[in-house]
Amino acid sequence: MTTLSGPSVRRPRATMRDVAARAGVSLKTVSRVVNREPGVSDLLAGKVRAAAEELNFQLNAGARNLRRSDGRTGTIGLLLENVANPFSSAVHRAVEDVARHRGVAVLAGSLDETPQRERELVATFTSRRVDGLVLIPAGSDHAYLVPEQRAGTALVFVDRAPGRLDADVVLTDNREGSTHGVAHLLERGHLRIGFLGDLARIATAAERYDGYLAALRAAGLTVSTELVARDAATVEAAEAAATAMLTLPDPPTALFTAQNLVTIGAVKALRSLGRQHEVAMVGFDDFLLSELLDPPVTVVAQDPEAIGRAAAEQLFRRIDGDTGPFTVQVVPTRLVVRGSGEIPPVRQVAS
Amino acid sequence: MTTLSGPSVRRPRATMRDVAARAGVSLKTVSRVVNREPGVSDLLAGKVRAAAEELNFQLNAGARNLRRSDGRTGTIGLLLENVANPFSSAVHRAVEDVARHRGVAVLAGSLDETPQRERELVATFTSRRVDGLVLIPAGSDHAYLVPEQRAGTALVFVDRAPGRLDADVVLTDNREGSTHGVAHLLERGHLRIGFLGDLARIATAAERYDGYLAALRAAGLTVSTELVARDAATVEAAEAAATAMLTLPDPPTALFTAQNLVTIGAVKALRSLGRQHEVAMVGFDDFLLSELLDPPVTVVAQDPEAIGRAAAEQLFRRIDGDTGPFTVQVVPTRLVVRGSGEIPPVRQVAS
DNA sequence: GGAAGCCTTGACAACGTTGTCTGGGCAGTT
DNA sequence: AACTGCCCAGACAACGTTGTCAAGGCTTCC
Repeated sequence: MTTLSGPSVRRPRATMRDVAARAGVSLKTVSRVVNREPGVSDLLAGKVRAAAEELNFQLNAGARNLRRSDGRTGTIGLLLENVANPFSSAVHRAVEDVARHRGVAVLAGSLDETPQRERELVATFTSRRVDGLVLIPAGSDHAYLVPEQRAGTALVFVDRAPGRLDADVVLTDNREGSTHGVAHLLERGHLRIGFLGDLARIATAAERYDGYLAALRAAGLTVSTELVARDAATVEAAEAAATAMLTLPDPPTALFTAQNLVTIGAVKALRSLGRQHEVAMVGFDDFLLSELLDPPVTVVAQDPEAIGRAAAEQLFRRIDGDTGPFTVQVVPTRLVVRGSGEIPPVRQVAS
Repeated sequence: MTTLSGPSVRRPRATMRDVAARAGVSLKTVSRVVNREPGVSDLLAGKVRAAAEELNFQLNAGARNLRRSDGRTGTIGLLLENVANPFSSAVHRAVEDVARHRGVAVLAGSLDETPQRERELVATFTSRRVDGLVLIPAGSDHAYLVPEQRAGTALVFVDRAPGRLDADVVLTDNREGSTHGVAHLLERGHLRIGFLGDLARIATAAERYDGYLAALRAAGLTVSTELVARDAATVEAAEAAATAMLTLPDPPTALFTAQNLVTIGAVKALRSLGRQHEVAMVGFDDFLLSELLDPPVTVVAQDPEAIGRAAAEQLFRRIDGDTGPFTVQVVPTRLVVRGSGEIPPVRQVAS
């Protein structure tokens, strides 16, 4: 289905020169009015505003930026793991809200855990001279950002620290959060707690695994390698790994799932085995509707809004000229008790 | 926790002039090399590339855009309902993927259903001279975009048609999808089907309600006003409305929930009444984990990826100079049968 | 009444890049 | 040998804006 006509003839945009001509003043006077600089009589300012209105004048931000001494574009770049994933998009929203208050526009992009894409997107954004970048990095070497940083681009890393570069960072306390989640299971008497985690090469995944180890160590337990499955990157992989673990001769009485999709995979595995009410589970990272599942899922929740807000605020502090030492902000996690994590250990009958 | 040093002294960015000086050539030769224009000897091109590398030269996209005749910035704007909601962010991702192939950057922002914010964000983006805008509009009057459109900015509306403006549109078939969902319930013998919907002033919500009416009409049924609750904008409101409806003397045997959050509210209401296995339910719009609920939720699924892709492709067609008639693309919905919609009607015993 | 100062306005250059145009060098043609 | 034409390189202006500076008119104050 189509309508009759398409885009009509172009009418080029009005420039300050056009506004000046129509108002009968000089170009510079228009500039002053547009920028609310003092020292323009009310009479002329009125004429200029009227002319601007009539011509639908809109300042060309690119030209302004080119000439301006402060060199600020009023635009920042945001590099996420994937704009469509819940954690990333919650961070995005929080950053946007801070930016909005300053009239700053946000360029966003997805990295999909590929370092190559990180560099491409950074280049795409910096060639547009963003004032700063907030990034959940995919790569581990950020030396390539040194010239950018020296040129005055503010950098804030989120969720993962930069490699070979000093910059501000906002992190979730992954290790502590995991320890807390596992300890919650230990306190309920679980002695065989399985670990299911995301790709071991991802820094946060490694930290969460460390937290698991720390909790076991603190309880005087040793780690059974048969109860550890790292590198479960998808729901399907996690489901398979969980199924394998749960059908061991001496299966775990509880699971600690160290990432969102992994948690969901484990839920599915427990379901198909019909053991969702016998095996306890605590997941890292909250997810939509976790409270509507049966049993509702106990999780170690991150606070993506707080993370995004902290990152954006730090970014703007730098953009505003703060040259203090780089900071590391750690945002705490919160254990949300819902049911799955409070299932008591069930002694397994040997088959 | 802090590290010792902060951002160090600034070293200004290299310009083409700097590269030219270091390579011992003219500015224009650098421009030619950077733009891969023919007619530069290999010798000089090599020197230029080496100098550019050494100085970390990066083209200033703003300056280029200012001078270039085609006036393209290689940036588009995307106005969503909320970057963090699943529908919006899926559209976002699809648009990004199309844009990425062309090296185009994406500015994104949230409108939160506020027309005022729509105009502000449009201004923020157009002052940066985006080549085009993809928008899920919040307002209903888009006459203010006429000058923008005439100035050559491509416009594609998503999910809702523009008001007082002609432009390309990509829509979900809301009416047809709803009719289909309700018909699914009717086919299973349900005669009292409740409707729960989002704010009636939202165009898509109105269309979905129309679809509900059409299905009932086609089945020769009349509408009971006690079985219609529009304007349930939040999970809580939907839960309350569903509870009220389900505790009527003559309650519905099935529910059609016309939006995501409304569906979730209804699920909660059915749960607390313990009637989730007696009352059938079909929801409009799929959601994460809908298949893991008990019973799994049957939905009329939209295809946000297809919508986003279609919108982005249409946008780039316009940016590439297509001046054909404006188009309306309708993306079909798909009924996903999971269980909740297949519960047979249960005769209610009068109390 | 004249100097000093302020207020308002505009002319001009510059930001970093690309489009146009000109010129020098060289090969090929007559 | 002179002319034509091509290839390569650079000079210059321009894009739309803002920073600097100078000029004109007016007020204020001695």
